[in-house]
Amino acid sequence: MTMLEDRLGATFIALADPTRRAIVARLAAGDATVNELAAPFDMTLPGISKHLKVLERCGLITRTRHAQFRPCHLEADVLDSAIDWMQQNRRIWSERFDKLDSRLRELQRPTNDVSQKPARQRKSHE
Amino acid sequence: MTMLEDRLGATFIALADPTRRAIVARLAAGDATVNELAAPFDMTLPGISKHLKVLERCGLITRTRHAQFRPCHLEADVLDSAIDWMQQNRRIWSERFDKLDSRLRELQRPTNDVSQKPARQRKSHE
DNA sequence: CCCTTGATTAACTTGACAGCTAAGTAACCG
DNA sequence: CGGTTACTTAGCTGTCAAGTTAATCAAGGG
Repeated sequence: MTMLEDRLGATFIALADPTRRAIVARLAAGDATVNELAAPFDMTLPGISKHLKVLERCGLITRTRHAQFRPCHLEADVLDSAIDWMQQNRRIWSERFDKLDSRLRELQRPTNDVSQKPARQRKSHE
Repeated sequence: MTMLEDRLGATFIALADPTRRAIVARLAAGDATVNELAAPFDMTLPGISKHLKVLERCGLITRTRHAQFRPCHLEADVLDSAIDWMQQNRRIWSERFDKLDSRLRELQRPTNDVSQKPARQRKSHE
């Protein structure tokens, strides 16, 4: 349940770990085998293997088979999805400045009628 | 140590949770009080309070005080940092296509010349 | 054929985190 | 004042993730 979260969540979870971010950065420069990816880290191979599994689970990487080697490949689409989510909120946030935040202004008035109304959205233009 | 990770990691951790992403999305549309943020969720107020603390820890939100209210404010800079990291790797990944991946091609040759580095695997048994 | 290399699976420990309830703090209201 | 509103802090629990070692699989090479 908790584990089967949406892909976006899984992507952020994957990127939350510094080791995995380093792996992603490495793979951005080109495909690599597990041993190559493990080289820079002071970590056992199974540890790296687990990290790769996390990256694979959210679709950030794919793995093919070549003899004993399992070269890893970065999939940019998933990265794009995460970027999209952030940029969209970033954009909304920017646009917000155009129409001054009335919700908070109301809070600042002495008349405090600001109870727990749903007020999902602030009614800006009036 | 593990807990005091870098800000980038903390940001991704913060965005990994769906509740916190929803809170961020809500705050992108305008500042809000804790009760307002809590309203859409089937969760107790302390739960929301914890989530806000996580968002605050990585700098994604700031909180001021106004009477009994603690309006939350989204800080876009931190969002930008995370976007930047992703886009940079995304860009490197794109550029990689210009110069065909030679590393993997080498793997695909019959000559097994792949391990340029001695694997630093821990051998438990000599 | 073994044996080495590359990588994974299994089992376990540790520590963080999400959620809860109950109690505490802080400001305002009557 | 006392009570209400808004929120936080303090425990507690269950779950999950990160790391380890030991054992295993799968493919080549002598």
